[in-house]
Amino acid sequence: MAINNVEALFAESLNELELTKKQKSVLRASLTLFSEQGFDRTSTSDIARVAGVSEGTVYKQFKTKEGILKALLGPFIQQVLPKAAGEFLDTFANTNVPDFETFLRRIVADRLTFFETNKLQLKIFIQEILSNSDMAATFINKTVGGAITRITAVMKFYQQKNEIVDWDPVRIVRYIMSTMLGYALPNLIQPDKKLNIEQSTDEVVEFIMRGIGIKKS
Amino acid sequence: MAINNVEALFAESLNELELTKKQKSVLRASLTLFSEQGFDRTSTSDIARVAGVSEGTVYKQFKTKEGILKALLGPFIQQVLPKAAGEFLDTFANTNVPDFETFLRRIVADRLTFFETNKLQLKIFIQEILSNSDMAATFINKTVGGAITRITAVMKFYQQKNEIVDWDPVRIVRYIMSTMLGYALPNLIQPDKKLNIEQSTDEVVEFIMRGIGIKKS
Amino acid sequence: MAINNVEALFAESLNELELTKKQKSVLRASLTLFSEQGFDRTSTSDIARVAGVSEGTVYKQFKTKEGILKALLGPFIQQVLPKAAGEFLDTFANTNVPDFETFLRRIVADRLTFFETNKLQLKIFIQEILSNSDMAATFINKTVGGAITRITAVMKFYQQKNEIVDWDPVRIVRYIMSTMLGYALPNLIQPDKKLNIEQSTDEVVEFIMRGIGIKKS
Amino acid sequence: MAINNVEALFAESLNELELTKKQKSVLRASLTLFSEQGFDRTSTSDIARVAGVSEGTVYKQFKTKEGILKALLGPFIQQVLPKAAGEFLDTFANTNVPDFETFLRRIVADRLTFFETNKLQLKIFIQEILSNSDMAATFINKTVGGAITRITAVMKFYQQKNEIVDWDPVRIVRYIMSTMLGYALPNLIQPDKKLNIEQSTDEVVEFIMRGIGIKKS
DNA sequence: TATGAATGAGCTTTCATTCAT
DNA sequence: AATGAATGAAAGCTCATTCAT
Repeated sequence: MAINNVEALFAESLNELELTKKQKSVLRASLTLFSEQGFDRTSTSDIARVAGVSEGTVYKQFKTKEGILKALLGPFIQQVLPKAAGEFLDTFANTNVPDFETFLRRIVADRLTFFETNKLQLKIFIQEILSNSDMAATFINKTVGGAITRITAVMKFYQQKNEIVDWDPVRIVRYIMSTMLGYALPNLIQPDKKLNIEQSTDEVVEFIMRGIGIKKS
Repeated sequence: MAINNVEALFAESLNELELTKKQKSVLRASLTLFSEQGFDRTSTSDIARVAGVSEGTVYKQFKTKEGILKALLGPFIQQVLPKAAGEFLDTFANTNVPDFETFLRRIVADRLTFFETNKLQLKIFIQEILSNSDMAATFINKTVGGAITRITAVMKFYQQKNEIVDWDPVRIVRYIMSTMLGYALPNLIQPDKKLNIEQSTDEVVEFIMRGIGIKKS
Repeated sequence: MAINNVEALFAESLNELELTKKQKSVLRASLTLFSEQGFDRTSTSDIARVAGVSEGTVYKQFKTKEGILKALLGPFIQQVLPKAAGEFLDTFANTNVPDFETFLRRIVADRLTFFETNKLQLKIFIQEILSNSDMAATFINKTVGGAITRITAVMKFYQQKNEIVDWDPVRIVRYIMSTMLGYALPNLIQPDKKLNIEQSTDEVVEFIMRGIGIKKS
Repeated sequence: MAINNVEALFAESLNELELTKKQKSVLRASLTLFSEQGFDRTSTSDIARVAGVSEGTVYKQFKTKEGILKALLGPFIQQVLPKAAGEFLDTFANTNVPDFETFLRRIVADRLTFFETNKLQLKIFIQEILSNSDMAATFINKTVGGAITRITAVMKFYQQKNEIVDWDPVRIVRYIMSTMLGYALPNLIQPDKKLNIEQSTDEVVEFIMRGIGIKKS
């Protein structure tokens, strides 16, 4: 069975590991293979072959196959939502408050870029969440929970300014996320296609603004 | 309506295989285990144990482990999109043409119900699509393609009636699907939660109608 | 008398596991190989080859390699001291009390027979005790402790009858055991040699009686 | 006396190898680990870690893992019996002939001291003898054989003086050794306990003298 | 001389699949 | 039809040993 808690993933980061060339090659090969075939269908001998190293080298740094997964997903998970929530909110707190559409455009562009950059890790992460209920639960508790409260504050801010509809902020966030997902998901399944971030951002923002925006007379 | 036939069709296709009690038990156990742990992390001895049969019995009807997967997903895939498009078009051909919101409400309720009814199969299906590029390709070619053309026709119909915005029908379908996905996905990850279909349908329709509807003066 | 039941009990406890022919063959092969080469130097493929079965069969009943060890040593350990202490004491409690030499002769003959019968298990057990401090501790706590108190009572009985010297019973038991060990150990190292139990018993008793007996005038 | 030279000789033979600090550290770590866990359960990386050196250094002096074992046991084996027999005989040749009890007391004290000093090596040696039939054979041929003939001469000397019973000298040696073993063995299994050599010697001699001595009227 | 990354053979273990009963 | 013992290929992993730095 794979990683049991997201907590472990947060602990490690790749930079601290001081990897050799060959060990980085192991990670690169694993990223490709895990995302293409899934964690369980990738054998460590597959990884060694693709990475051009011996099987022993695969286990030198990453004590177990799961250790490779942690090394790949750890840094990724740290970026999934915190950026979306924390950093943006900090940014807004210190700058002139723009209108909601500007806010939305920034956050959508940022997250779509993140998706595109971390397509492979995301695919592995989703696979893992779907077959490891502990991971899902921990992820939701530790990551989503905190983000929601902060995002909620932002939504309420714009709701009070009468820029967006007075729905439950969670509902609004759901629409933003799922609309972005509508552009991101197909690219996960067919990874050779590349996401046109600018156009996608424009389209997402246009649709979301119609869906939740309030026209000022 | 399609909704009521889903379960029936699934049962039928299993009956066509002339399954004994024990073999049905194998399928039931596999459905649960595959969706909870994933196909690869479920062993045939797990299945046998949960199903309360011997390992030999598992192989009597379903020659391989993959055979069980096919028996589970086959009937499911045939229901994913075709019915949604096909049957609705048949419905429209035989009834008075309703407005877009009515159409939307029907299709959303139908698909959300389908999601809820086939949650487990859907989860397995997604897992499979993410780690089996062949399956993804096959699914897209055989299922999505045909549905798109038929749905496109419907969208154009309402666009010509000036009820919805003049965007690429594919884009509109993407929003409808992804908005529904926003309600369905959390239930996949936390399968104990139950989807409130009525409320979800209302919310989806409300949001989509704001996003793509055109208000008549 | 206990002696005759040892082999029987061993067979019984194996039967309780409901072992098939091949699984018994695995145990037989493991007993030989472990005692000849040691547990660590015996590979499970060795066992499979010698037992004439597949490697899978080795693991069907005994989930791990250590499981085989437990199956071999479990019944053995239960016989090491308890019988020597418990049953003999019960016997004495219910029969006419013989003199110490008769008592000694019985116990020596019994234990030497036990050694000879369980030579291989004993060798494995000693190997294990020497490289597994947990096992040593457990063995001493669970087995030796209880036996000592009961044997002590017997010694004191004969000391009060002035048949043996008034040393600490533990010291006396130590001499009895180590003298027997002097006959048993060489046979462990060279297992092809067979212990002449009658002669050995006579010699042990003769020496011990000189060493701790009290001549009555 | 032989006793005091044991440690010195061991140190000498290591110095002959011109060992550096780190290499001595390797031997020290190996001695501890081999005796605690057994040779097979000790990995060379364990040794390197405990010794505080790199794995490469472990192999600089001792070409193989077995080479470390030889370096540890070689000097030990040369001391096991030869000195006991040889040096004592030399001693007897040059001094007034003492009585048997004096002889016995010296030899017992000497060997118990040797046991205590070389507890760890002895434990490793026994482990090795039990899982390596070649080693047992070699040891018996090269070491025990020679010693027996010399010791036999001594026993016969005292038998002719009518100090000890007229048993086969091998039998007498067996009792002496096994009685000492009765004190030494428990300390092997629980290495934290320390053998009280003086008291043990007194007890051993007292028991042996009763067992094989002849009271002069 | 010392290091530790790298190796690869071989180990323990799992599991889909078969087949005699 | 049903069983479950048996199989053996392949998986994850360990570790003694080598060698470039």
